[in-house]
Amino acid sequence: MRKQYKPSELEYAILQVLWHLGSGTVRDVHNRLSENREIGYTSVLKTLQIMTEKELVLRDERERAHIYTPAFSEESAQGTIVTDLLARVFGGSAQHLVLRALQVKPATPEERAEIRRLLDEMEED
Amino acid sequence: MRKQYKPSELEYAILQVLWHLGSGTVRDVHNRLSENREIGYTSVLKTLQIMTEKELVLRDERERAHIYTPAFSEESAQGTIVTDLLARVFGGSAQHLVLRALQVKPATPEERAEIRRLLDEMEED
DNA sequence: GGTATTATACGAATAACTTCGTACGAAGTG
DNA sequence: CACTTCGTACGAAGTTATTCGTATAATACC
Repeated sequence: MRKQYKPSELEYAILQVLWHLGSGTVRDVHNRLSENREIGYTSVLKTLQIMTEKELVLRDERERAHIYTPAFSEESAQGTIVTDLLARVFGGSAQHLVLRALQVKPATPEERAEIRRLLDEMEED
Repeated sequence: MRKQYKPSELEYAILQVLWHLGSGTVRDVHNRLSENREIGYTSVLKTLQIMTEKELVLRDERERAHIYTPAFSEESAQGTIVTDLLARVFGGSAQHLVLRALQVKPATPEERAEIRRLLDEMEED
């Protein structure tokens, strides 16, 4: 994640659409967001303009309808968020976060197996 | 966590102090917060007043220095935050959150063993 | 008792986020 | 070509979070 900017909720929702699409226009993003919530076209436009200033997204202005692309990957954004959460809420302990996560949303047997596999990999290092 | 209120960052930091102390006055909280950051006494006071309105804390006014107590446990607050994070950022998948957490902050061997124990318990149900 | 200290209350300033109306130009369509 | 549609730009308003100054009352102390 570039810079120290932390996306707001709306900004993150917009980024999620762009990560899903790869890139897209204001209309693309607005169509997607409108499925789940009430939001005006110009609200999305304005927010994407601000996100461009903040360099959360890159803007290709060659066509009339500008094309927006995320400036970083979803993985890195998740990493930043989790890092912040660990520090602010869980005293830096990944274990506590993991415990809480599995508590509020129990993983399926398959997911548990996958987590075990991940732990096994970590043992090797 | 009562109501739908989501504590802001400062509110959460204040709650953490109160969870640690059990309960405390504005001065107690301010002393604690001042160790780590620059913040005025009346800023803490004002925020605690607002938190009282939101019912994030309870206020005992019997003494001149009011005594504030968290309205809910740290565990439930963590649960709320993680639930929100799962929905907003990880598509509801605890596995993905766990994976990301262990990625940004690798657990120690002891912590990994603890996580395995937790997974084992879940297998039994 | 008079002064210094310690409280709360409250208003106001600032900043970030979100929202949308309006203006206005470009492109498509009959 | 006139008209509708679609695009960006931008200003402004409403909300929330954060900050702190000032007023004022209670308490402590010399």
